[in-house]
Amino acid sequence: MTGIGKKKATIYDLSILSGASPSTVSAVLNGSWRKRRIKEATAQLIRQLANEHGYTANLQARGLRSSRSGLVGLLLPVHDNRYFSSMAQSFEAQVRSRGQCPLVVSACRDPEEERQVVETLISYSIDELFIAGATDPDGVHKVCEKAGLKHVNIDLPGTLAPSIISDNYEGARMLTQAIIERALEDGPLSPDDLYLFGGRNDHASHERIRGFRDVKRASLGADPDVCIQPTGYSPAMTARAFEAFYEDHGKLPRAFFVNSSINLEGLMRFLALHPHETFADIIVGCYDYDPFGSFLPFPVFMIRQDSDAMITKGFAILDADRRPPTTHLVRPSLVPPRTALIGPLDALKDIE
Amino acid sequence: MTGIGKKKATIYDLSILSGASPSTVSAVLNGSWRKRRIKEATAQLIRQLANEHGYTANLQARGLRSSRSGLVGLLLPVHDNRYFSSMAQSFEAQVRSRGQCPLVVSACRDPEEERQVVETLISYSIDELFIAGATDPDGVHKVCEKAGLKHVNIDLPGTLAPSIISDNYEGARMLTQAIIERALEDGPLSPDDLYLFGGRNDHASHERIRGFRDVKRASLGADPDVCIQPTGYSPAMTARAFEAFYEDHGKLPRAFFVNSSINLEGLMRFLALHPHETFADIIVGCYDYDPFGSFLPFPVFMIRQDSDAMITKGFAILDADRRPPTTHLVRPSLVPPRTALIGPLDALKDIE
DNA sequence: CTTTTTTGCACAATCGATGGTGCAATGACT
DNA sequence: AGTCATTGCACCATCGATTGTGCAAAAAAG
Repeated sequence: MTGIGKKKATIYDLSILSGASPSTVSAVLNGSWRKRRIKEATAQLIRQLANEHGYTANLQARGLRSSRSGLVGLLLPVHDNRYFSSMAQSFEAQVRSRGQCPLVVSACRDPEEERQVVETLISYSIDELFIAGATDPDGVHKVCEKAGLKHVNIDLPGTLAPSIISDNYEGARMLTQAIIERALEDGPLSPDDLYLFGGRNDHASHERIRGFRDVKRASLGADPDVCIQPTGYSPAMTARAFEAFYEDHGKLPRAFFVNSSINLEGLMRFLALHPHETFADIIVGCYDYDPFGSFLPFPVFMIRQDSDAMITKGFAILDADRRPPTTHLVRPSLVPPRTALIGPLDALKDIE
Repeated sequence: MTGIGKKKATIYDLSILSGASPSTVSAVLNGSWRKRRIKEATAQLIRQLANEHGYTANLQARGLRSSRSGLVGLLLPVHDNRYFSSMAQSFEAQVRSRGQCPLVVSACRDPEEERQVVETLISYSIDELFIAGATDPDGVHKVCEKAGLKHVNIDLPGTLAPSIISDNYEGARMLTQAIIERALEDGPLSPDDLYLFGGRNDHASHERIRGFRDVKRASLGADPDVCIQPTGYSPAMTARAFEAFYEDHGKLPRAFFVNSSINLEGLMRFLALHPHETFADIIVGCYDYDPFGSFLPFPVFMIRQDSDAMITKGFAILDADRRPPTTHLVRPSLVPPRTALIGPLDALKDIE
């Protein structure tokens, strides 16, 4: 009703307008007024004035006073990836439904950047922090602990804080199994025909590689080290690994396990430079789900990690305030080729 | 060095430790100390103490006092999409490099939610806001204006604030042209063979449809209304539209323009339910780039929108403080099938 | 050795909301 | 009428940093 471009109304403004004291106004507007035995009529009046003037609390002031901000942070390695952006989407929804404000930031897999970003978040007095896919979870943990900030690790575990991670071993087993079965349909598969690309020196990669090797050894009888090609988490490095293999062998492996959708992007870069015959018969497994990746012109088995469940569990742990740094496994699911799963987008209303 | 779990140090703590007054400490630590003629030695001492005790400013307090927070907001429709997540990635990088803190939130294309989210951001005294793909940019504008918050529209224009958008008309022309040329390689193309799916009643859709129709009419001589199928921005609705077409015609159109990668997901859902022959010969154009979408088992032309340039321009406009709500067009680029572009991920260091 | 100028800093108000404490007015009860 | 409990609210300190102002002490000028 009022001002255009004017300063925002404060409890002091409403205090003058209503004739009540600022603390009364505050109590009415933050809900603690019953406890303070404010008359219903007074509350009514103040609420009405607040509405008329479009009052909204200054959350910085509230946060300063109460040393809680209503902000919940999610630290991501990167945004630009379906796994993490889907996690961000779930995170936002859950934080909102708890009446808090989500703050999603990425730290580019740089340990120093991670710590610094978290320092910044702490300066805003965030209430809780989800650390997803951190390169150095324990480093971040220390920063949080010093500030007394509750936090959990998601996706990559730390040793010092509770962690919720995908059951990478089981997921990798499922995926490897699926790849092998599918490859056997086309004829016998030698151990040299099945490779793994991507990942690096982190817990998730280790577990996935372990699952891959266990199943491979059990099914194919052998598991040569050369078939494991950890390339880091970069499309460029992954593409180089495919390129190198191709140089050596004149073709790609018949079947392979790709550690993440980021690595799968590396495969795309390789494909862009080579004719279709190069990969007409390959069979791919990717430890991540991407709706378009699932429809590539060769069979792609994918693993869908349940990031929504991870976030839910994360809140449960934070709420329970369990201290021991336990690790919780969340089962992922296998997605056969040519599958379009519904995602968080489907929750949006789009009438038309 | 100090406390584990202790409260964070404040300027008052450092004031006691150093023997200087809080205001001196503040001045030293926020850089305004030269102006205040603080002795170099005093500054040294305070900085050292600050380091030792891991002091970081309480940004809520600072924000409260100075009514600036150092936060810059980006309002997104959704995270879970390469176009927007890539924009988030660029945004983060640019905000960081300006020494501010990015705050990325999504509002699910819900006008009410958009306004509410922005209200919340305003309560945190954010300094600037980028409004990307808002359903109701002018509604958001009013909220911002009332609070005196500087803002720009990205991707979808408003009439009341400066807007930076993709040159949708030109992009659509390029894309349509490319589809037609490619289709003609397989034989003559009738106007009934070229459809457009997706989009709704927004500026971007209008412009894209206009570009599509103009090129189509010029190239194919006609442009029946039935070939335009606005399905909204939802995979499910889009899938239904493909399904409906298929029911009627027993096949998909030979060639079609898909309004966004979200709509392209709808195509994936259709594909999942039908055999390969159904779409063996289709030619697709998608107004968005997705690295996996580019390698689907049929030719997919894509448009890559330059979100990084849009953000850059956005900051330029905010910095220049130009008031007139002008609209700036940013040229997108055409991406031929089977192309793996490098993206923000490639900026990450990943040594190994 | 004064007077003026400069240097170096302390003081105190302020941003907006919160919550403990105290106190007047009202009603209940003896 | 006097005592006591209850109701309804105002007052004030506080969170941590910023900033305008004032004032000694040191340095420069006379």
